[in-house]
Amino acid sequence: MALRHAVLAALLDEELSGYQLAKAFDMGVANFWHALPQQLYAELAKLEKEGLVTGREVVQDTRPNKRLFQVTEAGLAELQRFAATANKPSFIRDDLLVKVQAADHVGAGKLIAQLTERAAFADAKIELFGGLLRQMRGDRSEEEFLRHGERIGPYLTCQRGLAFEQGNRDWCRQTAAILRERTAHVRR
Amino acid sequence: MALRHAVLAALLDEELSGYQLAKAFDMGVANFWHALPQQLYAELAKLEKEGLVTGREVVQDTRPNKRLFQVTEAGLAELQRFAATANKPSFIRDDLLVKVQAADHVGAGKLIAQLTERAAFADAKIELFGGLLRQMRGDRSEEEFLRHGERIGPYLTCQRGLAFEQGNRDWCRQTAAILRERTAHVRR
DNA sequence: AGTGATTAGTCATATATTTGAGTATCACGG
DNA sequence: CCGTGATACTCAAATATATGACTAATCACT
Repeated sequence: MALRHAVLAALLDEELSGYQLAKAFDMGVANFWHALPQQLYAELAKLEKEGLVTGREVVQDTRPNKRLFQVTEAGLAELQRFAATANKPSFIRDDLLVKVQAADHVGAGKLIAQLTERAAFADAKIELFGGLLRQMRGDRSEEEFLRHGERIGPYLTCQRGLAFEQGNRDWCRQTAAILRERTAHVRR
Repeated sequence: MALRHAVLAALLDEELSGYQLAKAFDMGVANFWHALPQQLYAELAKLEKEGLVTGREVVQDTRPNKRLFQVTEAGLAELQRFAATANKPSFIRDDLLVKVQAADHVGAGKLIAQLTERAAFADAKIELFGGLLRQMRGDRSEEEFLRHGERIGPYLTCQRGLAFEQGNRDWCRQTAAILRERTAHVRR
């Protein structure tokens, strides 16, 4: 039940609408938490009812109006309380890994294609995250920024996301290569 | 809805009881899928009803009796069908990353402690996975094994688990170090 | 002789998440 | 001037996952 805390954490640095939040959860924030738009709207409504965030209507001429949310003091307090609680072990859920677990029984062709596709996807994320990191640290070096920057939280989690995707890409490529080699060998 | 497929994949190489499966999901298999015992028992019951696995009672003198499950041909077919479907992007859910995202607002002490704890946990998993990999490849070299071994699926996913935990450990250590340095600096 | 851990599960309930279908406005390309 | 896609949401229902409480035997110890 940490979706609420993920939302609070995402709203710490900027005021966002549900829609923007959904976009963020589909990119950067999704590094560490995954959720669909519907969930986010529902969670924001609950958080507002509980006074952990406040929304304000922003009237737009050219676009539908939106509601921007920001974390209240109570919200920050809740996040601080959460930060002090024991954490559950992180977990991954990945279709592709399930398939590779069954690799010896399921035909390598489709698997190789999926591994290749995933590697390409990981590459795209690596570039995206690289860009985000550069943007966050500006003209400072990484070390400089991490030592003296004001908001390093998002930077640190983005670093983890980057490393994760690099690991993903490397493993996908290597695994695909191994499967290719084996099928080539078997065919003869 | 890939829990069923994770269960099938886990049962491919050995006949297991629900209890053993739960253990496996708490260790190796949990690399790529996470589930509680209750879920596994429920899923096994459903899979049996649908004819994707068959269970057989094993009477034990010294322990309570158990039911061992194995994948049927229909189960294997279902897994093969699944292996050919598009995969959803993998996702992580991690309390600790949420907390680090909020690092600039929540007090570093607790965070550093949790990062250190997580790094130690990752270390334990690294050792465990290293041992599992050695066991699986026996006296063969890794390259030899991956080229000519019979069942490499579990080996490949375990490799991914190992790399993930190494990344986890490194990031936790580095992040903890950065937070420590910053608090030391601020205190002055 | 009693306590706690391990094996081997079951049941009920609550919460979280996903699936699917809608609503409405505006911008842009052809 | 029509379709496509983006912005900005909402609602209902189905499914998956998590929480908590149980049973019951055996082992390893103190």
